[in-house]
Parts: sequence; C-alpha cells; structure tokens
Amino acid sequence: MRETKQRTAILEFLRSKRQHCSASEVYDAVRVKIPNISLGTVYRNLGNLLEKGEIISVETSDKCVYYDGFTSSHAHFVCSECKNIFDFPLTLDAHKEIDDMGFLVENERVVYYGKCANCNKK
Amino acid sequence: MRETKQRTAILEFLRSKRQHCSASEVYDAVRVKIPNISLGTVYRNLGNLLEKGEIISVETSDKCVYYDGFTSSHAHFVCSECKNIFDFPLTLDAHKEIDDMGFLVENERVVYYGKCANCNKK
DNA sequence: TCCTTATCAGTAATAGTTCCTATTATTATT
DNA sequence: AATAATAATAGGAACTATTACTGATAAGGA
Repeated sequence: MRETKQRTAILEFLRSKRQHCSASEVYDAVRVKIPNISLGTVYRNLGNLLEKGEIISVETSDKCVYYDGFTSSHAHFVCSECKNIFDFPLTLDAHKEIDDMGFLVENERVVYYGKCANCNKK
Repeated sequence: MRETKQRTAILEFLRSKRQHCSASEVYDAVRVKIPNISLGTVYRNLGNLLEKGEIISVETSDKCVYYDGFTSSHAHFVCSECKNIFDFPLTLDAHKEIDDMGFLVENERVVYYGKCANCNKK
C-alpha cells in the first residue's frame, strides 16, 4: 500500500476528530485540504484503512456507515433521537462464557441502540 | 392496522425461518404464496412489524438489513475459518452501566469475530 | 350490501456506495 | 536526477437497497 496524501489526510482527520463521521463528512472535511479529492477515493481509502484495522466502523439505522479513528475497542451507543454516537468502555468479561467453550474471540463489535440520557428525559 | 394476507405471510415466513433474512429474501419467499406481491409492500410491512415489535432487525456490514422473527435478542459469533454464525445468549447486565447514566437501551447488537471451538483446535 | 380508507401493485425516484477508465503520482531502479 | 512500472487518483457512470408516489383493491364497520 503506497502512501498517498489523500489517505494520510483521511486518517489524520479521523484521528483528530473525536466524533464518528460518515463518508460524506470525511469527504467534506478532507476537501478543505485537497479540494479535488474524489468521493470514490474517500470510500476506497476508508475501506483500505478498515481492512488494515487503522479505523473502525459503525452501522446505524439511518443506513449509512460511520467511521472512527480510535481503534481501541469500545462499545458504541447510537441515539435514535439526536443521532449522536457515544463511546463506552467494553465490559471486560463480556465474552468469558464464549472463551470457556473454546472459542477464540479476536475482535468484538458492540452497538447499543436507543435514547441517550438527554433525549430520554424529554 | 388491518390484517392482510401480505403481512400475515411475511410474519409467518419470518417466524418459520431460523435465520435472519434480507428484505429481498423475504420477497422471494412470500412470492411463492403471493406471486404478485410488491417489493414495496414487503418493505412497508417489515417496517410496520418492526414498529410493533413483532420482528427485530440487524444491520450487518454488507449494507443491507436483516430481519428476524425471533424477537429475543442474542449475540452472534462469526468464525473467520468456517464462516459459520453461532448464536449466544446476551449477558444480561452488559449495559447496566449505560442504563445507570440515564440512557435507554432499546436494542443491542453484539458480534464477536474469531475462531470457533472447532477451528481453534487445529 | 355499501362506504370509507388503509393497504396494495407497479413503478419512478433517491441516496449511499461501488465500479470503470484515462490520468497522475509514488516508489524502486538505473 | 531521470526512467520505468504500476498503484492510486479524479470524475463520473452504474449499481442496489430502500423509499415515495399513484391509481386500484379489498378489509372491516355500518
């Protein structure tokens, strides 16, 4: 994989941002630096970075994928009202049961859907 | 909500099937009974049934939504070797921490990636 | 039976994502 | 530094899951 300014910019942006971003948000942000970057390039590189494990992704109910530059594993909470995504630490022994059965968990994806504290109050 | 043979057939199919199905799989299956059912009708009724809580949905990484007539939620384990998908019960108090913060968890999706007991032995 | 209107079939439109191709830029080699 | 080989790019067309629209149909109450 060659190093290109496009991919570097995408990764840098995702790492600098503390929120999860959709592909088009990444596109808009990176376009400030590289005005003629293509949306296809954004998608291709998000795919590459995902495969290399440099970023992670979350699927929400609004049918578009969100990307996250923070790879240390954590659970996601997607609010159905305000559409914000919150991070939570993973409960450490969540898959103890599975381990005990001889399964090897290499990666885990935990997403909660519901209403965040703010929206739930209303 | 009126009772229609279309919605009944969709729900019956999802309950009879032990796997998660995409909208078009539901469409194909129900078309055996009701040849001229429309795909739009399938989507509309899947939406209705979801809203009523009669079925649940899971978003996977392959960008289409899967529907399940078994509403009790469970975790999935995807084996990277044999590609089988295993069901596990969810740890009950997994999101206690989140509840305590005033968040309302309406749905959760837990997917583990790794090697199943069989493939791990080798 | 008749009326109201939710639901339907069929189809067009939408939107996120992927694919295609000529061009550009990176990396290794001379 | 110049060259060659080719991975990655820009731009746009194509693809596909889903939603929206419209006139026709049928469920269910009066």
